Amino acid sequence: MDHIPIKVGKNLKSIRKSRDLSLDKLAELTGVSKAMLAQVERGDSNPTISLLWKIANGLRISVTTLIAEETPQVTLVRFGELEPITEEEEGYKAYPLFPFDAKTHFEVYTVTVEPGCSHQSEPHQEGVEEFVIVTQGALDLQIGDEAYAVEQGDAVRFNADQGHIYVNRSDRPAWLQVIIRYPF
Amino acid sequence: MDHIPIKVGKNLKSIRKSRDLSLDKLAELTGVSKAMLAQVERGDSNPTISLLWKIANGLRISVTTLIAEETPQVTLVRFGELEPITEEEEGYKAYPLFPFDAKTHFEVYTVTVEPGCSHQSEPHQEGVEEFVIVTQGALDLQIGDEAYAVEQGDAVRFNADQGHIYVNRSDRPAWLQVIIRYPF
DNA sequence: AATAATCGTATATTATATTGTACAAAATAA
DNA sequence: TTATTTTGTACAATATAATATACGATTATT
Repeated sequence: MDHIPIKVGKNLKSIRKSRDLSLDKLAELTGVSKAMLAQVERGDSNPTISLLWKIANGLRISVTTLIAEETPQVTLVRFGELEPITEEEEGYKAYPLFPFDAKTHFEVYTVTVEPGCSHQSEPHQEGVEEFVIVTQGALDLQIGDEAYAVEQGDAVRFNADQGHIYVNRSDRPAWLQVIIRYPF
Repeated sequence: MDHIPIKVGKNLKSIRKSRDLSLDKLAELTGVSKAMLAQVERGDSNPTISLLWKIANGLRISVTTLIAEETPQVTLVRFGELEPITEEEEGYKAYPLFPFDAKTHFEVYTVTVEPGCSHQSEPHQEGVEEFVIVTQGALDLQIGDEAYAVEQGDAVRFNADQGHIYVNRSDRPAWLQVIIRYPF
């Protein structure tokens, strides 16, 4: 048996054990037969890509997690020590939590948008993506010609090579977590 | 036929064409039969993980590249539609906002930790980093032998190849944004 | 302690992945 | 133009993936 079905088996067993799931339970979650799951875990069978997909979906993980091979400081950021980036619009502030770095190729901000404030972002270079999570309040997000009402707890991912505008039409401040990912 | 073998077929054909390779040549490079390669490209067959591995190796690409899905221009995620991942600890829930993808190499969760709850995460593979932002409440984060008090608005970045424990000792729920970044 | 439920594994059966080969159409060489 | 080579597809044979079911061992319940 090739090495990769063995690796898949180890990864799967490890995940299953960490979640304290029986093969029966996993069969329920994934729609794959218990006997097949056992074979896969033991590296006795070479699963098809659809089967791995079913397993990954049932476990709410990605297929990549199942095929991943092994390859091991702590940074604590205090909000009170962050110096916000402000713009001409008084009601928009961006607190840089994690700066861009060559390894991750993304940066993370906490952003606040006061009631009535509207903030326009210029298009980034092609390939840049933004992930916006509204952790408090609500936001209207205009991306190109479309407008999206983003409620508390909701999240949006979009290509940031389009102009986009953050608008807070509510009467409470909006708090966002923003991840900006740059292409390699 | 499931959608993923169809996706694999499209990706493979696209790569092969971009390199101006015939099926015969690809069969030579990969050690997979020409007939099978044709079936895979047409989405007529559901390849095993070993077969994908052989194809990827022959082409000097990763398996992930073969299974990658295109991302839409804008993805809006509604919190109310998310199915949380729960574990044996009753008070810990992880809502998957953005799943892992071959391009970004990270996944994003909203996590809730109820008062008094303690959640242990097994060490990830080496090279995996976690970014944890506390957007509501407070958290004690134990990483290896160290403990960190993380207040609202604070954030932590750490290598997730160490065991780590989320503990909510306060009397309010803690809400976190968690980014898990996997090495390329 | 006895009984029931659960667990992972073994086995036989069915479904399908994978190969080798043949073929017709298209492309290339003479 | 004709002959040859290359290409992707069709098909049958072989190998193996995936399932349903049964089983013995272990755990949980009565």
